[in-house]
Amino acid sequence: MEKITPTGAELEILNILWQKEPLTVKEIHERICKNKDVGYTTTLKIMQKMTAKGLLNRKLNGKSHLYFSNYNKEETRGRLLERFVDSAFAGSASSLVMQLLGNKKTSKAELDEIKQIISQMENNDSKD
Amino acid sequence: MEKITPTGAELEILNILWQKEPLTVKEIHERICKNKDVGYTTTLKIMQKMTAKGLLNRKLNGKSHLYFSNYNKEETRGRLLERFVDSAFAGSASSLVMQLLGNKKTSKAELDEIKQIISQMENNDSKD
DNA sequence: TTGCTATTACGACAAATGTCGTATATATTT
DNA sequence: AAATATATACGACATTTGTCGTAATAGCAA
Repeated sequence: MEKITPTGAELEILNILWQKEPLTVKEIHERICKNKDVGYTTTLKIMQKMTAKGLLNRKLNGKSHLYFSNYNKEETRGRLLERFVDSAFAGSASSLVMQLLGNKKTSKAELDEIKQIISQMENNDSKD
Repeated sequence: MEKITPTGAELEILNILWQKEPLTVKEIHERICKNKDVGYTTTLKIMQKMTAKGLLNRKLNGKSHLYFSNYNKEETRGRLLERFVDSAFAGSASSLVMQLLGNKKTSKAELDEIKQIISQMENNDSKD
């Protein structure tokens, strides 16, 4: 089967597309430029490679292309998370959550939201 | 400041050391070999590079070296997690937890443990 | 028609990563 | 002493990643 493990730069593009699709290279590049200084052809090239790998699809639209992500957010994030838990947390998802809850960098708002998610799961227990 | 963002192969070694320190290259290599087929000099080389980068320390012990991790588990994992949340989850820690709880690959035991951690936090609320 | 602009295509390159072979040094055994 | 075993040191190499320059193409403007 496949890898579907996008790199950092690829993820940056995917996160933009998952928010609003489809977009042109130009539109994505403009978004990326707000955060860092990088050339247009760099963004273009990465997107071309992503298309070649099957991470993106594209459709001709006038003189430019419209790009779509080929895998959905949940599926992709799920794979990445699995891999990350294995490599950084020796496979322990609970360690990861503990780290997250104890992490100074995680905002109080995020913490509250996380707690709320868990509370909701507590009630609605349909897992076996 | 520094990076302290170990790669996959480096993390594999760190996870072993965080469990029991110090260890020789040989001991670490034996542990790694249980999972994958890799040459001794590969492990050695990675550990040498890690020492050069400051990820590990070492001490001569007879004819071999004893290696120690230079950064503790929590600090290192915290940094990695932060970076991962940003790149893979667009900065949303709560999205990550949701993904984790909904992930088929997360075992029931892990889920229960996570819920328990959260419950304990609920009571013992000393944050702000 | 000629030239400017917007886009894509393509090749090149440096740095990082993981891989290993071979050389070297030191100690142990015969 | 010579051979063997155990470690480290070091250089080389393929692959991946991110970066960009330059060329080609096509449409619009002068």
